[in-house]
Amino acid sequence: MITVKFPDGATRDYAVGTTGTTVVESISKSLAKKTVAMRRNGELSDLSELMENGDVIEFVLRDDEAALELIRHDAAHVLAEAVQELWPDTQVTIGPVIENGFYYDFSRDEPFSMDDLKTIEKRMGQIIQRGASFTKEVWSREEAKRVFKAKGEDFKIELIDAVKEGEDLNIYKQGQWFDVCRGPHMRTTRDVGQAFKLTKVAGAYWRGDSNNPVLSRIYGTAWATKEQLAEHLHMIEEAEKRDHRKLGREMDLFHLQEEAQGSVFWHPKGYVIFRAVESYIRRKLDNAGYQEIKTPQLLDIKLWEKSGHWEKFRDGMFVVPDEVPAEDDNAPVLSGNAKLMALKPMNCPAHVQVFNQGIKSYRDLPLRLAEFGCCHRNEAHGALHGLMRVRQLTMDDAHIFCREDQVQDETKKFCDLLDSIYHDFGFEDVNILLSTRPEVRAGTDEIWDKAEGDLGDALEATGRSFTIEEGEGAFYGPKLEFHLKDAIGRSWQCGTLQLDFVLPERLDASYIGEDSARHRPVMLHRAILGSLERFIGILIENHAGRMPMWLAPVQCVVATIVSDADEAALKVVEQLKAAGLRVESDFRNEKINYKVREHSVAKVPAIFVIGKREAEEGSVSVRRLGAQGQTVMSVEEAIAALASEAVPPDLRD
RNA sequence: GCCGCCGUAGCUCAGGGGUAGAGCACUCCAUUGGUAAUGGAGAGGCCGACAGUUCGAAUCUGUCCGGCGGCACCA
Repeated sequence: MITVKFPDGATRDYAVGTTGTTVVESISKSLAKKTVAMRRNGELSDLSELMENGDVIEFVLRDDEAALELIRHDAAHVLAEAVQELWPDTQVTIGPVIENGFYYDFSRDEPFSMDDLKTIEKRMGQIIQRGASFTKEVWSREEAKRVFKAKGEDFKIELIDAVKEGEDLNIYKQGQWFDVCRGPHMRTTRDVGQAFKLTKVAGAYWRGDSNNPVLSRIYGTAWATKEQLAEHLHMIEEAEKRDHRKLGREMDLFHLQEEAQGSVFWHPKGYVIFRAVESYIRRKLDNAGYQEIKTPQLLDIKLWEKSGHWEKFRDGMFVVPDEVPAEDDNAPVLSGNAKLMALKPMNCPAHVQVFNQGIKSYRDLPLRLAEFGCCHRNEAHGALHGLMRVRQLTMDDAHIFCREDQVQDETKKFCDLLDSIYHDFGFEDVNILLSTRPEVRAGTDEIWDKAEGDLGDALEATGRSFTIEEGEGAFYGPKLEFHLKDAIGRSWQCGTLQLDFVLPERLDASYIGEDSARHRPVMLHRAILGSLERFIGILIENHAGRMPMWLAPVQCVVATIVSDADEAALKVVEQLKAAGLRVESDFRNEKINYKVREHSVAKVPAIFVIGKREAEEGSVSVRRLGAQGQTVMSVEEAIAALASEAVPPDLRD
């Protein structure tokens, strides 16, 4: 006899050899019907597992949140079976669950087409209908390798070799088809249900390494119900509507073109946003004790060699020979002997140069040097993406030179500043990651121990929670990453704080301490918005183009109904301008419906409509973006309301 | 950089071996209309670039360039 416990504390006795299935069936038929897996001593597990004495079990129903992962995992298996049924010469590799779905990587000569996806979906539907049971077997490594070798599954052999010693090698069968898998799975393929869809095909490297062969990856999404699937697909559509590249074109904010691949042409309206963001950050930094500087674009590569960037990031730097190219067609355009300069990919070495001028005292620390540094990075072609990934970017960058015992205080000050800034932009949900030493790095292990410890301690002292990301730090030091959630739940990494003991050493930065000896300062690299280009992209998507008043490129349009109102309207325009608002007028000979639609589509937050009536009584009819109707009020009242709304958040009372 | 898909008017897209179409936008004319599209006319394209096949290529093939979706990268 064995005893099984339930979460509510109840216990039941069963014969040895009892499985989860037997247990749930002994409780209630209807419960058994809905149960697809179990949580056994806290861990998700197959319902068919044998129970052991003292096990605490909790049943996982198909509608439970926890079942989603299983649905997606099983869907990945069904996908693989479907593909191998349709194209038996295809090799299978891995098929994990990801956010909102799953994928499976296949090795195949012919890549999959979008039409193939339809065919595969259909076959998946049939496999699910068949409802084969998932059954687990434990094989020896030799046996598994022999079987997969015979099937020509070379990638699986590598995976089998990667399973840790001492760990069971599980084979999950679903009918005739089987795969090496850690599990767990639901009862049968039928439990996957029909709320799934294959979404895209893409290339992906085997084991994520670009030296390895490229596999064909099929992405899919799967949900418990058709409603959830529909909701998810709707969400994707919403995200597409917010695409900043599309909105940027429609709203005439910026453009990109071949001749300056990856660099932004800001149009007047877009640059209004850029300047509003930059001025705001400048005020915040001024108030937080930073001093703004401006450093050169082109610096001799000798400096980059010294700093270590040359060695690590040479392939991402734009290098410029300091030489006039020859015009003679027969001569080489460049001699190859010129001194080499590089466009700065980041500001830190230049900031150290500023720090190094003159002699710094401990009394000068912490010294906070800020720069809206324009940096160039030769990003891979495939990486470029609208404003999100560009080759010329402007960072709200700053470097804090301080003593080691000031790190904690500076970290706290930084976190507070960051919170207030994100709050002002309307981002309240911030997730913090601490990234530790990467494989390729500068500095000794001792220095890294210290840096990681200091940064972790400092963050802990602020009382914020964070998660650790092993191996994701910068080459010169550990870093904090600040990820913020946007209006539709997507996460963006923006802020960063990096602790650096290495660069001050390499570039020989020092200050005179109280003991009148020379000391190395610690350097904190930090940014809050990251690249302004990217941050503006995020703002556009977060607001779906409907920028808050203080950031809206055009804050108000004054539109007339009849030309008799032009004179009064012109006065209102002048008054709005005098109040510091960005205003446009629309006195065209068009119907008011037409004008309202046009400016609404252009996402102008306020339209002041003036007809005969308003002109006579000195009022305006105010129509706000997104509102159904409009409000008539006095010109003064309307302007005051708009002006107060247009005050940047840091300047409000 | 790698894999796949795509490239026709400013934008969104249709078409397709015999030299090009729609809607919106644009220009002009009429309309002075009360809150998300007034009517009419006009103009606008080396069908991404180069090469090949062909009597003939925007259409088929190849190469390149660019865009998109992923992957890799992200100081």
